[in-house]
Amino acid sequence: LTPDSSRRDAGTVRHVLPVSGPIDLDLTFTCGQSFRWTREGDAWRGIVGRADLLVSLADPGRLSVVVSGQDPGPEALVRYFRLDQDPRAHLEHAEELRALPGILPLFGLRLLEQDPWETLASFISSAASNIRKIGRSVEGMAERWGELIPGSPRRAFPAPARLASAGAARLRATGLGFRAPYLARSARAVAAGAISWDALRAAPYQEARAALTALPGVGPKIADCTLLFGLGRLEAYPVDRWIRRATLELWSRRRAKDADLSRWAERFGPGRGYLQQILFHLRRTQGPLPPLPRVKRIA
DNA sequence: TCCTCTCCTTGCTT
DNA sequence: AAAGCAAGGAGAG
Repeated sequence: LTPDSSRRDAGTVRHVLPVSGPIDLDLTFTCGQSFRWTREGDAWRGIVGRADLLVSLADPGRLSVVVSGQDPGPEALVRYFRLDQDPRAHLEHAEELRALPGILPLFGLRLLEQDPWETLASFISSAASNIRKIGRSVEGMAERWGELIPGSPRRAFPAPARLASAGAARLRATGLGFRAPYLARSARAVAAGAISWDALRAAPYQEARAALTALPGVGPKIADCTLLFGLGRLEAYPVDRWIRRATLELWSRRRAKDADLSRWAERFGPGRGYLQQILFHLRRTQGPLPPLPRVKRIA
C-alpha cells in the first residue's frame, strides 16, 4: 500500500494517487472507450475487473479511488488510468491540430488500459450500434453471466468460456442482435486459446491486427479498438464513421477509403490513438469541422 | 483481388 | 408514421 492508501470500512479501500498531466473524468468516461462507468454526483462509478470503483478528483492532480470487491492495488490503478503519463506527450506529432477551436480542453481525455477480452467483446457488440445500447448489452451480459463482486450490486464482465457456453441464442436475447453469433463464436475461439494477449502486446502492430481480424465479427475497426483500449497499442487508430467524417472535413479528402485514412494517420506518430479519441469526441460534440490549412495529400 | 451493395437487431430520433 | 441513424462486418456479385 502507498502511504495514501487507507482502509475505510469492511471491504472498502481508498487510494489517493498522483496524476501526471491533465485529467477530465467526464471526457474519459463518456467518450465511448469504456461502457461500465456512470456518473454519481461529482464522482464516477464503474466496474474494473472484480472491483467496483468510485473515482473522483481529490484535489488538483490527485485521483481518489474507493474500491469495493477485489482491490486491484495502486500499481494496477496507475496503469488503468495511465496516471504516470501526460496525455499531451502522445500528441507531439499533432501540432497542426492545436489550431482547432475547442481542442485544448480535450487533452484531459485519458485513454484507459482495459481488459483485452472485455474490450474485444464490447466492441464486437458495438457494430452499427450506439454507446448507450452497447452499455446495456455489456451490463446485461455481466448481470447474467458475470461473477459476484462483494460489496457491489453489479457483477464482473464474464470470462470467454462463460459467454461461449451461454451461446448465440441467449446472447441475442440479451440485446446483441445480429452480433450475437459473432460474439459467441469469438468467445469460443478465445476460450479455446486461439488468442494470446501477451503475444498481441508484443507483436508488430499489423500482425496483432491480423490475428484479431481472423475472429468472427472483428474487422479492422474493432481490431483497432481492441488494440487501442485493451492492449495498450497507442498506434492503433480506429477509423469509424465519425473519424471518417472528421478526416474528410479537416483535410478535404472526399474519395479516401478507410485504409487510406489509417495510413494517413501514421503521420501523427506512435501515440495517434490519443488523437483518434479526441477527434472522435470533437466531431460528435461539435458537428462538422473546419478545414485545416492543406499540408499534404492522402496518398 | 478489389469494390460496392445489402443485410443483419434494436431502439431512439425526426 | 415512416425513415433515418447508431464506435461495422460478412457475404454476394
